[in-house]
Amino acid sequence: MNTSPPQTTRFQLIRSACRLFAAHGYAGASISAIARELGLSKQALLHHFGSKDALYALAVEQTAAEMVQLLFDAMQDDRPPEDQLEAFFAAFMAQMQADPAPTRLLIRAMLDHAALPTAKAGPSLHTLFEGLVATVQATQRWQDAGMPRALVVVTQLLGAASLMETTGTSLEVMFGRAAHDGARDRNAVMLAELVSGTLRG
Amino acid sequence: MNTSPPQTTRFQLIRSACRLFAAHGYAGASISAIARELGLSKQALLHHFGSKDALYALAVEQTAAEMVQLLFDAMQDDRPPEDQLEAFFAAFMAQMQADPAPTRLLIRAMLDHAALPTAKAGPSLHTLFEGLVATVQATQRWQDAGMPRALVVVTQLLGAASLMETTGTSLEVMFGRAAHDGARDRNAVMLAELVSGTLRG
DNA sequence: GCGCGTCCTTACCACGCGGTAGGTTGTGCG
DNA sequence: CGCACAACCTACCGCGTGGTAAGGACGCGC
Repeated sequence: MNTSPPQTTRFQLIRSACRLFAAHGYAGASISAIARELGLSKQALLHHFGSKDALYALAVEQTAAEMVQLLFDAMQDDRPPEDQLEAFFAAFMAQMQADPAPTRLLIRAMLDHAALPTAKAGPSLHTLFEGLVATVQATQRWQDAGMPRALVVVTQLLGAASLMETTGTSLEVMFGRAAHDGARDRNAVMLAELVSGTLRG
Repeated sequence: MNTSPPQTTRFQLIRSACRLFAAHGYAGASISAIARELGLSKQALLHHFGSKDALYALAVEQTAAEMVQLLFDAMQDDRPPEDQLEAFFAAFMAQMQADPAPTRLLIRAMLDHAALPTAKAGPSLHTLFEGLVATVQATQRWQDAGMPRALVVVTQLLGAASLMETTGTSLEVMFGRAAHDGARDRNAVMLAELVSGTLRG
């Protein structure tokens, strides 16, 4: 695996696709707009990826894979699962505050997935949820709770972590920039308390 | 206010618009598809609402107003604010499990709002957040916490409540129908515990 | 030099989009 | 009756979409 990201055109196109799909959704982002961000024509994009759907699937899958990497980084030591989950959510919050686009893209992908009869979920998203649920089930408090309850814990914590960043500027418009920035600052530490509280009782 | 919903064409069009905008997003739902659901032509829809944007704004605003109604119903008695918030979140969960479309529409609206420079947030959404934040600030535990912290509490609780229903069938595909249904069943009671825990300490 | 594949271009196509114009019902009302 | 108006229709327009076809510039191995 190359640690330094390659600055190839293909790589940059995927990055632009992630940004625009996250901002406007699948239907709202056109491939010509994505290519135009790099000064290319849409046919250059089609040359690399073949179709819009293929590019979208690649963007979502790669974004989900980055999240999985966050989880694996947090799990690599032999600390107790509570600590691992706290580390993951801390990293998740930090990455989301630095760039909310990946989270927004995944939320949008799951929203769109609700309407599509053709169910083709990305494997990395599956890995992410599987890993989180398994780690929650390794916790002292939730080890006897069963898989559905662990899944609820995962979705509630992820939802609590992500909503403020997914809502974007809406809250800023409602409450003003000062209050919004203050809330964003406190979001991480308050979520850490919430994670600790639900995992350790 | 008419308690029995009028079955006028205009009313049914807004209902279809809410469903399709929630399922496919603003860009992904066409006005012809919305009108086709009732066997009408898109020009009939344009006759009623003038433009796609106007219909969308109406759909979002009406959906947000329904959420505000849920909040007001929960606040009408003179119970302590903790009980009012617990009642609201219980009603919110029940309404979301009965029909996840309204929540998905509002999440999508806020997501799209993040990309639009033209900031035109619906007044009802503003009322909803304002009311929730004020009620949280009326709580014993959070009355001295300041507005940003109360806003964090509101967004975290809303996010925890909504993610499982916004993700839709994605989780069902990953974990199977049985586990997903089990998780949905336990979602409400576990969220009630989470709400109580964060409000009362 | 030369073939060959990669990358990217311009030109084009069919289609669906949001929106406009004008016409046709039907219904209520003075 | 005759008028007005709401509701809905067909026909059309300009535009942007995703996708195809063909060709040009570049580099690289033989």
